[in-house]
Amino acid sequence: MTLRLYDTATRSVRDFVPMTPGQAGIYLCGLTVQSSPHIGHLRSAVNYDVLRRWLLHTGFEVTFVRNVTDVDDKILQKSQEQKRPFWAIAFENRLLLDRDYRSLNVLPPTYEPLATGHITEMHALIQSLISSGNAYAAEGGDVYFDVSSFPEYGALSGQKPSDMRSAGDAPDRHKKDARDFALWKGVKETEPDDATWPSPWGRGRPGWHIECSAMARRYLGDEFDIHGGGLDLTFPHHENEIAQSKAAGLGFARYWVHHALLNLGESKMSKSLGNVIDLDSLVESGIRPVEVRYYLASPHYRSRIDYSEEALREAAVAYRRIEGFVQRSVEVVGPGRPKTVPPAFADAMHDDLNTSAALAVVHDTIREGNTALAAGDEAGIRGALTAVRAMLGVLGIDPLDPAWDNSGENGNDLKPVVDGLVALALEQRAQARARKDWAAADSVRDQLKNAGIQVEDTPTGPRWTVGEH
RNA sequence: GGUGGAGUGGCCGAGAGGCGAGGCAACGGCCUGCAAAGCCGUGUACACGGGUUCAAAUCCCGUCUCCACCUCCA
Repeated sequence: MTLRLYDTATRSVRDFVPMTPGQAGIYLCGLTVQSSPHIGHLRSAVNYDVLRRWLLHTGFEVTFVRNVTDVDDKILQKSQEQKRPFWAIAFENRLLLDRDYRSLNVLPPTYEPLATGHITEMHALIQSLISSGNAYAAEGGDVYFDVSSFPEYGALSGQKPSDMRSAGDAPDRHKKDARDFALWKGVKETEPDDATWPSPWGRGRPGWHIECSAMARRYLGDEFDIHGGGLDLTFPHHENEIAQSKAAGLGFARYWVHHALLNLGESKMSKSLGNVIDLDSLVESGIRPVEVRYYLASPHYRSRIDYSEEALREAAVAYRRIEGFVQRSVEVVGPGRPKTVPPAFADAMHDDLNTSAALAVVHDTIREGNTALAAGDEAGIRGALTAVRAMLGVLGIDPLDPAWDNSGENGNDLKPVVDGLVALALEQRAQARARKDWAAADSVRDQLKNAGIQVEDTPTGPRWTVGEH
């Protein structure tokens, strides 16, 4: 069985057949770093990270390119408001984005190209589009793509140019047609000079769409396997990318993967609407990043998530069940070496990355593992544990992954101290229990609980954990 | 107006013609000094109205509600 992916361009689930066997090239539209990321953006990262990990797990070599748009209208606007260079704002937000990616155990991309670093490549592409008659330089230093020159325009999104609403805000431009889009934007008097680059058409800066065509080509070649991005980018961004690249004679993307958005309240989480929740605020409310990742990865990537705190808390509880099994098993048989994933899990993942069904397999396996645990069946425990860890690894939520290890964050590691203190308390409780002084025993347990330590009795003696409840 | 998509039990969330995914919550049981954790059991859910079929949450027709895109947006 092979991976099947829903391809927006054909509106169907298709077998994933890579251009080169065993290799996959993926281009993902990353962020415009105009402000810090919210969990909707992070969902995107997590979804494609799961795709990537699944490809890796099934033996692919993956080249994963995720761009950063580091110059655009909004960044320039902030630059003026804050009286700081645009790149200061872009870089600051890139660092925040990077930190959140790391917190959520999103693998770093193979390459992370910046728009401002690829002006030359964009110029080459624009030049060739002008030569082929698909683009034209207009008054004011702008260069536009001539939509009428590309008959397939609208194919990806199912739009007909004739049925589209006319673009509202472009009377100031010198386009031939309202649907034409900018490849290059000539500098305006109101814009800072340090956000412009020289070009054959005068100083200016790139239009939004051209960067992705230029950078995908640079790092993945004229044709590549998968292009991903949010549903909201289908039109016009991806449509325009296709027009530019194909008109220039490039094969471009063979599969178009779009993930659904995360809504808060009645509409999608969005910087412009201001209905935004970020990772920091969730962590402050007591949800760990790994639990956020579980929450973001459990629904299918093409299903909308209606954010709710209740659902998030539920996800956290569900994850703790998983984590509890892993911890208890490791205490008995050690961490093991995760290798293969159960067939049912593979089937689910191959079926357009059905993470929900895949997670059902995780939970089923955990139930078997817990039964083995209760029976002291070490072979059974080991089998379940390695299978569970292999599956969690694909989803990027293995509790034993060092990525989740944040013990070093607070400087001193107090673990040995806590170990000693808890051992002392548990010894007192054990003595109380031995003389059947249940009140005293329970008092010790209650006090530990108030201090954030949960005590559980097991056939092999008490075990304790910190911080969970 | 155009284009795509969604409405599933108390909640989250898969599935897409026929054996009730999975999780959370609830209830009962086992285990436990009591808990916790775990295990076993308990649910007759698929927006509404028609239709097709031996059989429909799943197909068809109609209706309602919601979301996204057509403007910067993951």
